[in-house]
Amino acid sequence: MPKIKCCSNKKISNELKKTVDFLKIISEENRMRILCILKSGPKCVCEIWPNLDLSQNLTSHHLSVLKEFGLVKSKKQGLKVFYELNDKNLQKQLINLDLFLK
Amino acid sequence: MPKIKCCSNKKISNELKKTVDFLKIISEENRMRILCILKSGPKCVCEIWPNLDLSQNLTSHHLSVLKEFGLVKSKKQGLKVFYELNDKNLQKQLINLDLFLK
DNA sequence: ATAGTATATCAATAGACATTGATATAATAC
DNA sequence: GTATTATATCAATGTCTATTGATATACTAT
Repeated sequence: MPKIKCCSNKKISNELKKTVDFLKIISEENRMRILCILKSGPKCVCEIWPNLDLSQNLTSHHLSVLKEFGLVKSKKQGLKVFYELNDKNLQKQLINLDLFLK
Repeated sequence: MPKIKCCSNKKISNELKKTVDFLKIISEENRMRILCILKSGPKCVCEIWPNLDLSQNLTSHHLSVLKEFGLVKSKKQGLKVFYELNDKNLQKQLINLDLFLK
């Protein structure tokens, strides 16, 4: 009988699902670019979307997806909203990924 | 004017696209499980698909997706087809991912 | 208050791709 | 040859989600 952890062990299987959720979020070109852009520090939306070949509203949408998963944080300053990496969580997700594939 | 490498530098931008292609492939729960299953060594399809909650033909399809991207290799032995990790390429892809996000 | 700017939300559409069921191919055994 | 097993392919469907255009909200300045 098969005893493959990522399939039979419920805890590990759930961790795999969470890792897949993370991957789904970063496996989108524009979101990946956003994360790269934010590596150089916090940026407001108006600094982000002209770098992408993307409309303002779609950029905002992708940012909200990233934020909902906890990969970025945001701060409002006057009219502008500054987004920055939640690097702690990002690195944690990458480590979890490595646990499955390395 | 913005000088963000992953957006403005063509070579880096293309590498990002390839990394995203890789992520799209592993951001599917069953494919991720297949990769994990194969970590313990080569397996024929008939050993793989009963571990997944998946039909034979769909498992075969996901394996072909993984193979097309070079994440697994296959060898035919009689009736059976044995799949194994192409670990060299898999680790390379993970390193490329780290270059963008670490 | 009005105007202008920055960001977010919403409804509708489109596109990508996982899934299904049926069937095909290929190898083995009889 | 026929039957059986293992795997792959194909067409059709469904599902998820990126994208679009329009509009709303929220803040600032005049």
